[in-house]
Amino acid sequence: MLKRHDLLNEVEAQGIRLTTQRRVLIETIQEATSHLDAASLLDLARKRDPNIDRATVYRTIELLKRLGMIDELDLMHLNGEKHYYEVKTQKDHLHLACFHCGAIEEFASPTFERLKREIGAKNDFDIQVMRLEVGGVCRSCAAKRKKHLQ
Amino acid sequence: MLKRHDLLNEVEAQGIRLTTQRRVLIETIQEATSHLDAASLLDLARKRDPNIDRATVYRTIELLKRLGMIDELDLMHLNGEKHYYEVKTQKDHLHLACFHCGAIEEFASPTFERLKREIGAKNDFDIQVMRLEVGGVCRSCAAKRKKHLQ
DNA sequence: ACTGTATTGCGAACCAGTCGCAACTAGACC
DNA sequence: GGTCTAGTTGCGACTGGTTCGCAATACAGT
Repeated sequence: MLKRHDLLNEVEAQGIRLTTQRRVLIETIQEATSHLDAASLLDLARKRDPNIDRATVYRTIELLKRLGMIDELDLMHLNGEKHYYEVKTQKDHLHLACFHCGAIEEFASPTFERLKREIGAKNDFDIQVMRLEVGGVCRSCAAKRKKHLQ
Repeated sequence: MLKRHDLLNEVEAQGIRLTTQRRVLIETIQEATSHLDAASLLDLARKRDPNIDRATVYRTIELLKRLGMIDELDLMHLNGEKHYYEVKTQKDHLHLACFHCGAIEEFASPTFERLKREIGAKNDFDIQVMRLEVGGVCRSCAAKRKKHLQ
């Protein structure tokens, strides 16, 4: 598992006002075991504090994104146009989305790191976010397909 | 400039019904000099044939995407949640989006190609689409910023 | 505890994209 | 060239995700 940032501490360290809602939302994102969209984040957060509003969810996401603490993903829009969020990890990684079963795999590699350095250097570009998403057919779906064709 | 596919020929070769609307839309995408979203594509296409409908634009985009002839981009959502489209090029390339001036740079590199092969091989994943977007501050905006701080 | 400012909840609004359905048309066959 | 029909289109209504304006509220500094 890739090491994640500790949101609550970092937000506090930035001198940002810590409201109950923000605390709850941040804890929810931090402890999530899968990629959350805004609606699921709202649902989960409401289990801890039922009075959280949709708008606050979006505003908090916006805040954390601006602070560079979470990343926004599309996951190839496998399920509509919504976005998914994850706590930024120490190392960048990419997402593989299977068009058949919807599984998401994560993948970090030195080549990806190297590409990042190269992009920054060659274009003289100050990289803040980097999002690599790959869509296709995963190992097990390819196997199933092959079987069916025989 | 990266070499683009010839959409009209390829669509025809696939035995897909070529309606006036599709022809116009395909020509418009093909000749576009910048990344088009659905609304701009509609506007441009209407200059050639005023009777094209929004729904047809979306349906044609869907078709070309399914055929793997165009790629869908977010361009870091610099201007809202809409999507942008571009004709697939021979070589994959990535997009650098500047959060300050909104400029989009394109970048192709052997390391990117290599990463693609590596992803396919290491995960045993059949790659159909690959989207790498980078957000940050471009060379000239960084220079301007530095100047202001002095 | 008091105060000022940032944040919240609410509901309405927004925007990109989708859908159902009747009318139309490309292109295959004669 | 005319006929036929499956595939495509235009229309308008709708959806789902996200944003906004504003009055009420709550954090953090004194």
